[in-house]
Amino acid sequence: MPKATFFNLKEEKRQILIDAAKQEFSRVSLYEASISNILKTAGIPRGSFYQYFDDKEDAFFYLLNEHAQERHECLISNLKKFDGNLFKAISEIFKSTLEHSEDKGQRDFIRNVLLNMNYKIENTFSQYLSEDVANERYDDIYDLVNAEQLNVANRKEMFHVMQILTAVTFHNLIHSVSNNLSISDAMKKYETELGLLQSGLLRSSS
Amino acid sequence: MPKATFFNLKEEKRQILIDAAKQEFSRVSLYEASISNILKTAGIPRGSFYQYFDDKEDAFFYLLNEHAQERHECLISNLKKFDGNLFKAISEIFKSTLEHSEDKGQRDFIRNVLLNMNYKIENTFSQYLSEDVANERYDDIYDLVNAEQLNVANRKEMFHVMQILTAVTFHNLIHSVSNNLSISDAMKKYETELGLLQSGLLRSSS
DNA sequence: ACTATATGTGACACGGTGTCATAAGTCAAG
DNA sequence: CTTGACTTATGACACCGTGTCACATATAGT
Repeated sequence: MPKATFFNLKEEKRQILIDAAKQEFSRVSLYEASISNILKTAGIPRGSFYQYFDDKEDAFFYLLNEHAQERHECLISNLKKFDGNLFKAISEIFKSTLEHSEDKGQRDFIRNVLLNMNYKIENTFSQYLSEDVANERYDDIYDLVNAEQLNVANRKEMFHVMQILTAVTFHNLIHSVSNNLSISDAMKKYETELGLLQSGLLRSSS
Repeated sequence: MPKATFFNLKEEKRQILIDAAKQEFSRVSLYEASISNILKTAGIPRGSFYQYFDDKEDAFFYLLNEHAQERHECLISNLKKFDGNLFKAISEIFKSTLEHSEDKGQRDFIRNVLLNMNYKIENTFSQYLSEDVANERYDDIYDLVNAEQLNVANRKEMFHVMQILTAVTFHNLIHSVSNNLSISDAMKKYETELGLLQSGLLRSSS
């Protein structure tokens, strides 16, 4: 988490910093990014950066978290829109992420995040899927999902469904970006796999 | 790929280098690893390292590839052992990976690989799952899998099944390691999810 | 012994990180 | 107003890792 000093900053200056950081993390991955570049772009002295953040990870995860929150709200609203149909809601998120990653500005940041996704980054995105039953954000989702249509008996099994969907969705996002698939090719692949997930990988014994 | 010079090295010296590199990559992730430490451990001068490798990534992916090959052979032999039952074969791989990551020596290397898994690392593991139909290694697997029991009509659909299984398997491996699950808890979670995958996430309309 | 080619070596320039002593600003109490 | 306590700003600096390069050494073929 950024330090208090960062949040005490004047709106304008904070935005300059955020923009500079985002620009650097759009250029290269977290690991290749250099604080020096952020300083140069933002026009602040070295020491100041360390007043606001612990290190570049701190700045990166601050930005990422903002994104993740947007995604989470998007999922909630999609669930409402599609009457709790989890597959439709998640497929819509998938699509909008790909479209987002066509926007100039957002594009390269999201690309870099996806191409360097690891468990820590993924957790930032999907913290609300915690197994921890006390987790509020998970409750939000659980309550909205129409569990009737799912092959689950209780909240615990629902957790596994979310895990599977998360895994397959991220896997497809990353695959799409790393192979430069067109949005329509990416959607075709993803929806094929969602279809398989729904009906099951085993042939129904006939 | 390591340079020719590396492969021309005397067996003994090459092994020293490999051990030193593995030690460093067991200590920390690829990005935190330092060539300097490898040099110190192996007792070779700086210039030599660059005779053998382009950079630390080169060394890392050389080691990783060795592992991936073992895994691949393991999958092949499991498929034979279980008469083409893909789920049993893959579940066995999952288990043996977790057990491997209990071995002193192997353990920390695998842990670091899993915790810092990204698409490039994952591709090293699963290159044999290429969509490219000309890919020999994929053929090996396709031929061995008993496709009768799967909900697929052709090789292309089989590709999607493999993609899903890869995504869920890696996701579980990473989850297990990052949450320090015991092997039996990890297996329980993984097998629950495999079960869901097999029967499908949608409730069968009754 | 001579030459060509491959390999070994470590000093060096470069660039990035995080820190620290010091300067500058803010604000409330006297 | 000014004094003092606290917060924020600054940039020089020590430290460390990287990749290179000119030079040294080994190896093998003629």
